[in-house]
Amino acid sequence: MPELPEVETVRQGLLKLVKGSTIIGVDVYWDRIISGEIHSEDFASQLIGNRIIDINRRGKYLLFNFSHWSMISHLRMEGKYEVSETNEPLKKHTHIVFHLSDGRDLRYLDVRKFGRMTLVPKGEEFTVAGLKTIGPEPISETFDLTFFKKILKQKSRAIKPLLLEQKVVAGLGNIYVDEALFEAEIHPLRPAHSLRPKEVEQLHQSIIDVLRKAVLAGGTTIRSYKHALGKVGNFQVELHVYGKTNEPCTNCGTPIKKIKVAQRGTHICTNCQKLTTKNSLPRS
DNA sequence: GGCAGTGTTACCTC
DNA sequence: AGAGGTAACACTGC
Repeated sequence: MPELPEVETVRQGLLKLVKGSTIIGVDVYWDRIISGEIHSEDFASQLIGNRIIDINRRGKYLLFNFSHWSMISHLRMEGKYEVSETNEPLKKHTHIVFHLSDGRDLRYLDVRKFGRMTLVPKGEEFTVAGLKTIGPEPISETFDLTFFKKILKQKSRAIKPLLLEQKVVAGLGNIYVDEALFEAEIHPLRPAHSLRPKEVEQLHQSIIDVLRKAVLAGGTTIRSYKHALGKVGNFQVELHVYGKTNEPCTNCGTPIKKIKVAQRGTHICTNCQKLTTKNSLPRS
């Protein structure tokens, strides 16, 4: 569930449900979800008595602002939160349960157990690996075009894996990077420094547009899960290439092709997104 | 049975 | 040191 728009949708949903609630107990069923220095028993005992003051987001990371601690939470591939009455039986794949003082639970579920939570003292959020080197927020004015141009100019790496690194810009994953590259008509294997200034500008704008629209739509629902928080997105109806293998390109009608780029399934229109054209050869 | 999958990072090698 | 590629994490669904 987890690129920027989905995480933002979860954040907004969670905030409505649990802002101001106090944690009275924590059950950890799969300890490896908890990373960092503060672990299982400490993780639970330190959180008891903490109020959920606010929930923020940076890229694909959720930042829980508790009374005395911050918790960094990354959903990775399939992490989900849900809020249930404490007496409701636990669903399969429930790994962490935060008991709230009002008789409800905040529960974390994760089929693949890839997600991670890290408890850090307030103010130390950005010492967590992943947040230390994270790039600018694409849907705010911190995503500066001049900076974007400068970084791309000095990277020979293919543009898609570069954008997936989270360092040039935060929040893009496999779905939205394919969509943004399609919208900008750029082949995912183009070396970053081979992009013309016009193309970089277009890509910058496409990243912003795609993510903003997806946030407004509440994210993308790929596989239908029983309603866990945030799984109500509708952006899938606006996708152009992701998951559209063999369907006609909405721009030119050419069937969308699926290729492999940096081990990730990658969807392109071979007509609209050329790898080598006269316009895209590296400058001499 | 086999493989792909909304993500990150540890562990190589150059 | 920095860059880039690959495997690993763990499980489900097609």
